Amino acid sequence: MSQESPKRPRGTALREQVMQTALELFSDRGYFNTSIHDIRRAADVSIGAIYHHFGNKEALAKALYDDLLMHMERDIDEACFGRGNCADRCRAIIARLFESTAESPRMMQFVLLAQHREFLRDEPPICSSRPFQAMKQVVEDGIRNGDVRAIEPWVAASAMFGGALRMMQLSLDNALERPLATYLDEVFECGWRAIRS
Amino acid sequence: MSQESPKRPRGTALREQVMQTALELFSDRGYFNTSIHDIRRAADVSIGAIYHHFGNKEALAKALYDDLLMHMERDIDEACFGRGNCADRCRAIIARLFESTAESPRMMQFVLLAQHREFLRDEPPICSSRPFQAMKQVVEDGIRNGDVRAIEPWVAASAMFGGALRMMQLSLDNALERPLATYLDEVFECGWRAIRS
DNA sequence: TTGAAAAACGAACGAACGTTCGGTACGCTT
DNA sequence: AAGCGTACCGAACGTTCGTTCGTTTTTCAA
Repeated sequence: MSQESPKRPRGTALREQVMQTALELFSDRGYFNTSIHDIRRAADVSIGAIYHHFGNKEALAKALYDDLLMHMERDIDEACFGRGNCADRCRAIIARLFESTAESPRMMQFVLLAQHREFLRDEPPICSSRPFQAMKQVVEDGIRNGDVRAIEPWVAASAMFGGALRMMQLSLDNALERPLATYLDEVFECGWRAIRS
Repeated sequence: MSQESPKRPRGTALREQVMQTALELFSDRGYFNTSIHDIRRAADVSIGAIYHHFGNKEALAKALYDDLLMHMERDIDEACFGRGNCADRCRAIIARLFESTAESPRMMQFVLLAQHREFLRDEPPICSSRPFQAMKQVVEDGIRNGDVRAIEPWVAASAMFGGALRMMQLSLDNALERPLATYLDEVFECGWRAIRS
């Protein structure tokens, strides 16, 4: 009788259970307002299991961060796939980011709003992480083939996606009246007008 | 012999000394990585003096936050003063924000990047603070008199200032090669193209 | 000069935290 | 069945932190 995790999760299931719980608590109350004992209680696992899988609290946060960045990167790659046009790509990226913000607000909260450098001391700033580099790359390609005006790449990337990212923050802060997706057309239109040639 | 604070500051001087030290430590290492004892040591004051003036650690952070928001609001008001034109106002606001970022990076770091809701639990999100409301108001006025296209105000404000704010973050993260001010023209141009009618 | 309020001081405290470690339970190979 | 390594358990530990409070110093009006 090989029952599949009847009550307490074991192995990989436990690992994921802890990470999901940690994400909830970290994004709700913040890293420093969440103790390992809080996670232990909420995830219904033991202290020892957490330390067995992650080593320490910081490493747990790092595992979570890496996992979420990977998801985000995959989202962006998928959005670009099959679209050669710069404008189409940018629009698809924003659309995907808006979807993720609506579907997994905690994930976006953690990736965008959390001050990782406060607890992941020698992690590079988020602007140099793969997903953000990919967004900048799309705009640079647009400049190279003339779809986008010849301006400083950082400025172009900030102009194209800065408004969208700000709208995502507003949405996470519950400052918007309507669902984030309903603003997509206007947000993209603004960003594109800013940089198109 | 009424010597003016020869060694140890007293009264208002001490209060400001503590706040300045707290700003340095909070923006460098973060709120939770800075203990009251750290501030005591760095500011060369006593624990008792800090508690006498601020009550507790959270209240110290709140006093700092309020003070910095006030400065920022005054900066924005001054930038708008005497300029009736929406585009001129927006440009002046961005210019002033860029100056402040270069002159007082710690202040901007603390106001923009710090996750205040982690330690100032019932503080409203920064987007609803006075300075940000003022920026939105400028854009709304522009919509009303036709300088700006008729779009959702939040979208317009995000498009106009989102790129600039993102550039400020990049600058604080040392991701830019040149001084922030040198990007001003391009950044404003992008924002304005995004929303002008 | 005096007296009382305000400001400053800092040793001490208790709670909470991240982590350790000696142990048990389980699954797999021999 | 025996041996072994991995997974899991949780009481206990040492440290750090925010805060308290009895005391001393300074200020200033009377």
